[in-house]
Amino acid sequence: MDHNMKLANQVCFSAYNVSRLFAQFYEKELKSFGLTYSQYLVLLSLWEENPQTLHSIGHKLDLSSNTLTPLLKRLEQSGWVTRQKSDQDKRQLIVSLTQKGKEQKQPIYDAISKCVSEDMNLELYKQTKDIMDQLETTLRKQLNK
Amino acid sequence: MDHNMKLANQVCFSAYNVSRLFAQFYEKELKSFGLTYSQYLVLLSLWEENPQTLHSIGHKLDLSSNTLTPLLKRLEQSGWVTRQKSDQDKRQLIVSLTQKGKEQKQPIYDAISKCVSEDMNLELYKQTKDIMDQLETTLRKQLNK
DNA sequence: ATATAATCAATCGCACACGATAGAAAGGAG
DNA sequence: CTCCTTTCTATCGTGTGCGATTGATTATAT
Repeated sequence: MDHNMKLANQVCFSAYNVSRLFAQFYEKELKSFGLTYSQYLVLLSLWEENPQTLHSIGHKLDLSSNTLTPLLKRLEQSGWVTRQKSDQDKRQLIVSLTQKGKEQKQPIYDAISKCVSEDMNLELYKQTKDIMDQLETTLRKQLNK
Repeated sequence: MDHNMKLANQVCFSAYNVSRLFAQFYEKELKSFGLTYSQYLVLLSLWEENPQTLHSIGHKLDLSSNTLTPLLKRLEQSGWVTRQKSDQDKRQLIVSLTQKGKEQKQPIYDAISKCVSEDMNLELYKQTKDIMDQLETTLRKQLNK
């Protein structure tokens, strides 16, 4: 096998594994709040800016309505957000945090923070973030060709 | 927000993005063979060792029968592998490459290799692999506590 | 003003992931 | 031999991801 391809396969497989492991790690803590990792990502985004349109959230998370619509409906169903069409532009969906969505921010932060900081290798994480951001940029360029 | 937690969130999100981008990148090439990225992983494993039990494949890819059983059935349906119960141990499922599964190895390698090597940053990939392997080890330790 | 294009969310179909459970088969203890 | 445990695959239910399409709404060009 071509040497470069072998390396690419390995890196891709590593990313696949790390991503799944992270999700499992987070969901372990999120379970008690009845949240999945993806739902947590949406809340993270809303805790920074509330309200937001589906489009805006999707832009930040690189997800489209085919994924977000059912996800947001579940978040609405379980009382974290409300969904309503915009008056200015009836195409857009406005997603807002409910009282519960706002109140639970700190408890969730505490829960995640506790288990994350426990034995996190700070230097490793910093390096990982730098390198993965580079890789992400590279991949996006290649996909848009 | 706790500084460590913010970093952990970012790294986790990066991993999530890189993993999805890689899968999209690969599936772009695999589409013409009618394969998904996960199915390609199974074939990669079988091209190194054929035949294998479901258990063995699952051990290497960190997947269980809940994911692999339907996936392997699809691979069987599309003529890549055969599935048969072992005679020695009727609990085990033996997965073997078909003629097609063996023959298509090189064409698939060529297709992937071509698009991977095109503008791959070798040094970046090496660094990424090293750092992600470390992270994978760390995460597995934490999950098994 | 109207036809056309662009922009949204929603829907559909398919294929994972994965926690949980079920059920068959093999191994082991007494 | 017989119970009990372990080891397998299969199944079920839920929740993503994502390519593709639909339909409503808005913007644009003429």
